[in-house]
Amino acid sequence: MAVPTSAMVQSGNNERLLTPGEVASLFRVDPKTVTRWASAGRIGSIRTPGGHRRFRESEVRTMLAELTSEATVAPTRP
Amino acid sequence: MAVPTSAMVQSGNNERLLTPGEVASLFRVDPKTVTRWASAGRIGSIRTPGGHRRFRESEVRTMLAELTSEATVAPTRP
DNA sequence: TACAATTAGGGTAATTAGGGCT
DNA sequence: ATTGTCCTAATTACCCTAATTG
Repeated sequence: MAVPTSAMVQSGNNERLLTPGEVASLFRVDPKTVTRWASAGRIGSIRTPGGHRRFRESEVRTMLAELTSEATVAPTRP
Repeated sequence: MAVPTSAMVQSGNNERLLTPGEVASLFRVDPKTVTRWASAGRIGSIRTPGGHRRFRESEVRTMLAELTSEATVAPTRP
């Protein structure tokens, strides 16, 4: 492999990124809530040169998986 | 070393160039947005004789790294 | 030369950021 | 305390045609 192909650009170091709206849809919350999570450091974010946020899909998926495992147990209500 | 290989051509000035579409997929934006960044001087660009833009991969990756992880580690809550 | 895919332009919608407020 | 909504300004996305690329 002498010269890297353009397809390798994708696999270089980056993962798939999600927009605030996409993350919001996955969590069923308002996009602004996702913004607050990012500001609070609850979720990692990448900023475009224009200041818009992008989120790592792998991290989002992990958080979603953890959510389901936590919310499965309904608290007993006296 | 008589004849330069293709790989050496790449490392001659050693800058791999990316197309607008490749940069766009790295940032998860529209290719036209990358064009606007170039027009605004937010990202360096080179022009082909035909007027198409090319971007330095090292610069793009640096931008991605710097704009990454604006979030510090989530504070441990007691 | 011809071809499919991408890009450069310009214009017009749709998201997003940020603050404040309920 | 967290989330949702209203507002404005800025950024980004999608529409088109013509030109460049490989």
